[in-house]
Amino acid sequence: MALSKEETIRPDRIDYTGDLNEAQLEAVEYGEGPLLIIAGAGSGKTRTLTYRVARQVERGVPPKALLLLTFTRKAAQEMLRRAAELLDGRCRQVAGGTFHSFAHRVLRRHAPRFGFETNFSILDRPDSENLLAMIRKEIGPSPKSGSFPRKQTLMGIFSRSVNKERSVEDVIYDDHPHLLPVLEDILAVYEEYRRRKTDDGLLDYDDLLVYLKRLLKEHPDIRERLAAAYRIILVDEYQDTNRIQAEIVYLLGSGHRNVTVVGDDSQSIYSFRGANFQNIFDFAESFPETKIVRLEENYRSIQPILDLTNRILDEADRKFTKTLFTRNPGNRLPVLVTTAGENAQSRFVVETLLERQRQGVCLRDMAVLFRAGFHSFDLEIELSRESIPFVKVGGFKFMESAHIKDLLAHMRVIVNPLDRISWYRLLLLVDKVGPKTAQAVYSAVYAENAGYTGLLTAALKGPVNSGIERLKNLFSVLDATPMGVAQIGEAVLNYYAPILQRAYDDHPRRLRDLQQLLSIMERYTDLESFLSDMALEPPNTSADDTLSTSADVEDRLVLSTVHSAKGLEWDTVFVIWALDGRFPSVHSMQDEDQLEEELRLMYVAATRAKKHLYFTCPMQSYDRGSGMLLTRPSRFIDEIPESLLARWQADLY
DNA sequence: TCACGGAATATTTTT
DNA sequence: TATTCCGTGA
Repeated sequence: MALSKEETIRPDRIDYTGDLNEAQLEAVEYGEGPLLIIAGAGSGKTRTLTYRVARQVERGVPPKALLLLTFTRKAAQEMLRRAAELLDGRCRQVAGGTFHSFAHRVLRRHAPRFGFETNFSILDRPDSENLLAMIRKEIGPSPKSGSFPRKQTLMGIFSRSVNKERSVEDVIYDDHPHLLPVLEDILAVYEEYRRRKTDDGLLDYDDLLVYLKRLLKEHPDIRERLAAAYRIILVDEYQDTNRIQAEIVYLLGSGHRNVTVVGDDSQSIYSFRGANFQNIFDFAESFPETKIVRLEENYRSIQPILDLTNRILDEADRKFTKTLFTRNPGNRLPVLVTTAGENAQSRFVVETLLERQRQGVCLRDMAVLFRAGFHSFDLEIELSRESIPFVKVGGFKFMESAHIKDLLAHMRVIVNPLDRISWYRLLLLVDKVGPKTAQAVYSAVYAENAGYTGLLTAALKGPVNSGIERLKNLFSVLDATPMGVAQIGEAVLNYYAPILQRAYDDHPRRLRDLQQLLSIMERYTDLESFLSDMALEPPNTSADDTLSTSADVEDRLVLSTVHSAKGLEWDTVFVIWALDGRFPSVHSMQDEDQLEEELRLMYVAATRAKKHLYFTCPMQSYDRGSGMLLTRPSRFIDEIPESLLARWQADLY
């Protein structure tokens, strides 16, 4: 029901009883006080939350007094868009966003209260990892200590330690016992990482949450001001929040107690990065007067699919308190298809989806889901061979591609000249400059204590380097002329273009990306807010992406990891590699809790399907990592009787 | 010190 | 697929 601006419904015209079922209506109409909505898959969760926002505004709550927090940007935008559609322009004033963007807004205003300048930079994940790599190289592991974790592993450990509020030692002890021999070195790297972030005015994603929590805890005046500004708080995907986020919600809401949280414990699939579905139950303890509403009617799938997914959950150790049902007609059983090998699996998927297409189903109404990104490689080849257009979601990140980060690094040092990560990045681009030289230049610039223009006056030893001269020239131009954001970007791009050309053979495509970035800059008057947005609310389209979507191929098959598929639905869903050892992955088999999460992941995958659901399982696959021969379908579905799950053998391929 | 090439290796993902 | 790591030669 998409409405244009002109015909937006006025609040008094919303047909609450007609649009909502009984449970949804109860959640929407519930008045003051804490509310917990347990919303099963496909039960109209977003709809309920949206109507609740509209209802509050209709009752006279000023839209600005509503704060809508979500885990992802996608969810926040979607919710606000739908609320605005339902109600009128007023809903656009509802404050909303991710926890991180909300934290950022608050922290910018109060930076001195936690010992930072207001010009702090935000590190995204690759930035943080680069900082760690630097430190590792500098103070690095003593040579005798053997294998030292890579930067991604390190970051994972530190991030989990923060998000789970556990010590680094504990995390290593539990999750990476093989790293205990180098524990001392890891702790030293962590120490230095933290020190350098404060020294250089850098906040990583986790810091945003940590400092916000601390601010709310230690500065009652700020807490009270925020609690007064936001009289009603709503949180989506609550099962994906971590402890810190839950505490933030509590600190903001414990005064007025008008807090609504929505979640589904059986769809909690992010514990590996600190999410804690226990938050859902703790919520009702933090707010003992909590009203609980369960949404159990499913509007997505046919009953045989729900019978199967309910059955999958039955195998969980932790019992869930709700059972989904539907009134959708249909009696087609889901199928488990075993194939000879990986390519037979790919061919089965291709054949079957072509047949579905002949039956009138669009490609975009079908999806192939898998446990890990690389599981679809063979299928991707097969799809290309058959000229079937597809899009793989997740994976690629525009903002994190090297050329974008290169350009932004030059702009970041203007705002925060201490930003060591960006300095190193831009210096390493210069010919003949390696880590040692970069370090020397940074120190020299730092010693000048004159902002980024320190580069112009710093005494650099060694022979005159023409690359460094060009860089100096860029900075002196930037310094001499006052410029808008886009102008600065243009000047930097002029400087950077030759470097780009030399470094990448696909530079034309990358140049187009950069030009698109320039056009985004046009919208900004303030360099600092541009850079923050790029870290926290980045556009995720590359130039090529927009080209191909606007062109002829709109109807494309979706390939996705199960994680990125959450919240989405398709007519026909293939879950490939439903093989014990792949899904659940061998990495999870040692640990009860991890195995349980894999099961929920399988549940999420299966509940994406509306009508047709296929699991495929190539028999006899060799797992290189563990040296195991995998020969049995996923334990989550292998025991399910044929009355719920049909079995086919695709040996004709 | 730096650049480059080839090999190895891989959960999952958002901010 | 894409990134990262390591070793070698300049």
